[in-house]
Amino acid sequence: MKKERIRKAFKLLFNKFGPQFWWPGDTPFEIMVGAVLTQQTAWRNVEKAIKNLKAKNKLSPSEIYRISCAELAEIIKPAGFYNLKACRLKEFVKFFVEKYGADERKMANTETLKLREELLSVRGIGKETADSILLYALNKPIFVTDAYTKRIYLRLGVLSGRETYDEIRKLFESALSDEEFLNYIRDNFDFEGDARVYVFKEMHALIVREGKEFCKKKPLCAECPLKEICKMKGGEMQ
DNA sequence: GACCAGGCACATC
DNA sequence: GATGTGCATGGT
Repeated sequence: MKKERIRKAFKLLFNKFGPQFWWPGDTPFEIMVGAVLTQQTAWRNVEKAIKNLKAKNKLSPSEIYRISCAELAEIIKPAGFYNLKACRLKEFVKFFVEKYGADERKMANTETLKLREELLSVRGIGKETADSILLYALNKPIFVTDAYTKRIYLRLGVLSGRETYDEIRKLFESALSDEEFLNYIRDNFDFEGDARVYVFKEMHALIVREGKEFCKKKPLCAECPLKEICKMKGGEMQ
């Protein structure tokens, strides 16, 4: 029942907003950098930081590995928390360079949950950042959960508020891995590769999009594409 | 000027 | 386990 609502939400959101083509970024490495920089930060500020990195030819594993936290902090200043994030970024790049030779293909060949544990052991890489890297930079079938996911699905009666991050992640992964649903996706959507990866990417992006523009007010506004789900048993509008 | 944004680590109870 | 706090810029 919960899972059916999650699948229904995907269809409603996709119909409303269309494909989001996430993650913005030219290369897997840029996506990884963006994942760290966007922690608790609006994307437009991250864009400025990435633009600065590009302008100074510092957007590469070898450059970030080499320069100091202080120098890096100056460049990424617009992203906020810059002293913290400069060190976090260097910690991640150190891991990426020393463990995988800065080769994302080698990284992607590692078993997904093993790689997830490795990422989580890096200081400054938490669950959402690790999962963003896995899904969007490495095309691994991991669903990214965030504050919007909790906020929205709490109101829709899908979540109780007591679930842990990983419980929510697994619930969405399971709901969106339904074979009948994936066949529907394969038949009606234009994409390449693993259908789960495609759906996980779009679903998270749609949740963020929807969270930004709708359902911030109480009660749910009339244009909310999810109000139909809300009326199902358990939602706040029932 | 307050409030928030695509978190995370750490302290404290 | 739950809850509180620091980290900081830039847009509404």
